[in-house]
Amino acid sequence: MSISLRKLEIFVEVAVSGSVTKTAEKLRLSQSAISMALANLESRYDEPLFIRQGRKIWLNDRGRLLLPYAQKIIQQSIAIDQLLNDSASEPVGQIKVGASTTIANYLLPILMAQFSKDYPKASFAMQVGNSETISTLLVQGKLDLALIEGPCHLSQLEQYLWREDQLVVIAGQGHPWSAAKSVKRQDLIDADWIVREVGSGTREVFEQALEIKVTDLPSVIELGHTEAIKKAVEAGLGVSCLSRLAVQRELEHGWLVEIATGLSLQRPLTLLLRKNEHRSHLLKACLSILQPGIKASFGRI
Amino acid sequence: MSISLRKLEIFVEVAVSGSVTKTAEKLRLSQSAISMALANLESRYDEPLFIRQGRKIWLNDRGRLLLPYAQKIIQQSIAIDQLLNDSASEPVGQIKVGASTTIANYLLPILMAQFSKDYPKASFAMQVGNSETISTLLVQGKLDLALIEGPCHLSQLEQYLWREDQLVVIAGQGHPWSAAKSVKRQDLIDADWIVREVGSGTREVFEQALEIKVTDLPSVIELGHTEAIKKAVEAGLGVSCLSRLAVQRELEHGWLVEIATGLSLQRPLTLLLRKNEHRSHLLKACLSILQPGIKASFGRI
DNA sequence: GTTTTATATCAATTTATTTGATGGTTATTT
DNA sequence: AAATAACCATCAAATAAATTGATATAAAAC
Repeated sequence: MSISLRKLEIFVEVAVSGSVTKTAEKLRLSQSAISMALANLESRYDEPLFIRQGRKIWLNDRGRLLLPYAQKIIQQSIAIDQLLNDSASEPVGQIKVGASTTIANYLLPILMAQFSKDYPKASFAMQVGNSETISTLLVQGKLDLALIEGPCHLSQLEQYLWREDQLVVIAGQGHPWSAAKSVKRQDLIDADWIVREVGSGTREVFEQALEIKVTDLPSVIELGHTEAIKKAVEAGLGVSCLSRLAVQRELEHGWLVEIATGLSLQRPLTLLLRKNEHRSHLLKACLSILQPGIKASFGRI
Repeated sequence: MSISLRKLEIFVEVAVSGSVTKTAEKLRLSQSAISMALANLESRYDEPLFIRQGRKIWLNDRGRLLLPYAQKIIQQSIAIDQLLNDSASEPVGQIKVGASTTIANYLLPILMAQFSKDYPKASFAMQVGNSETISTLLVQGKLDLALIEGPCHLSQLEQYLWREDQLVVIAGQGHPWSAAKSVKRQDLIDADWIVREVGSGTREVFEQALEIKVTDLPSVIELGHTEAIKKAVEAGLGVSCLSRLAVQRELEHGWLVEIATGLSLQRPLTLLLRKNEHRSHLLKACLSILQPGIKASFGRI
């Protein structure tokens, strides 16, 4: 048997009060329980911690040495107790959220701010990656929650339609299309395209809608970052197809122009959770912040 | 029942290893003991700390929150364990020594230095006061050890003859007595005396030897501090009677002169301990440093 | 000298911890 | 696809620890 918090608590109380009987009353134990706890503590470490003179009791040098350490550890155990109690009924701690790039860049910042504001003891830890990486991490338990572009069909995960994302074809201010009412499919195919690299969710939706592989387009520049693509399109190097979320500001300011195409460029943003798992208060709080957009199309939250 | 170190230890080990079985092996417990300890911890605080997916187990957000606190408290409990073990077999900590002025000023500094050197984890806390104050504090348990000038007869204390102190009559370099071979009693009585205040041990011995009350001497100046008396005697303001310990250096340098009187100016320096009390390693170490001077005249150490 | 107050100790009891056996679930192998 | 192995949860039983109530003992107060 090792040292226990209970016995340290008893030790501290006797040391401070200088009385076995008072300690018994305070800790709601019998006097003999206190006496035996001290005897046990002392016998375990070979030598006494107290000096007993008749009906008085006080610390000896070893007891004096121990007291501050014992007090500290008791305080910390109280803190732990409180922490566990609090976190069972209040969102405390850090939630690990995985998100794909567009969501992480254009949707989560404002939600994270809201979360921190509503729950000051809570925070997000965001991990960015593509849909597959993120959903795998969620399955492995390295994330608590994931938000990805497009659907996911891992059997271990529950998926919910979080929001609808719309892709838009964009051109620079001076581009010929910027005045056009609508652009035909062949014109789209013949255009100078600036696109994201293979594996990007955005690229896949674009290929589906246009019913053509990007590799089959006559004129293509590939860029790894959305912001770089926007700058390139603004500079008149070509046209592109990006999430509306990514180009909202540029469209509002007129730096980029939305091109009507008649194509169906919708995709779901999916919220993922592990199946059959208990939801902590922290997770529930996080979901409540995301809530406005969550629809039960794929499942119930 | 409250949280226990054992269960926190189990929690930490499972959290770190990610395995109930491995924890059971490491802590030499059965697998079910671990499983039940976790279940107990979780049920006490209403909500889980772990996520269980089939045969895997890992922390949820609450568990992640708890882990660092639990680790810290476990570390500290190990430190306490070590402290208690160490202090049972090795001098660790602070010993409270009470001493009267002369001893505190002229004998203890060098012994304290020796003590700190021999036992790096140990130290003295010195409290200075007159013999009565010091012996009372020792009885009350506010000191571990006392060194006083003269004997003590409190029944609760054991006393040992620590050293012999000799008082010497001193005069300044130019004083008429400084050349004399010996001074007679009447000359002593008629001299200009500089003495310590009432209650000083030094003064009492002086009165006994001379068989006269200081108040009956014709010319007396009272000074509260030994060092002040030495300066006054050096300056030729009168003669005094002080512990040889206090004037050793001045006599060696010839700044003060020892006057032969034929009086018996001896007194014991007494070491006091509480009776029938367990002696810790620290106290024994302290006694061993003081040892060279301790004689068993009054009792055995 | 008697009473009161306080601590230690003992055996008995209550409460916690631990085990061994068992069953269920998931991953791996055949 | 079935068999096997690895892992965790749960139950009842056993062990170990904490706690009590009674009693002894000693010092302080009266």
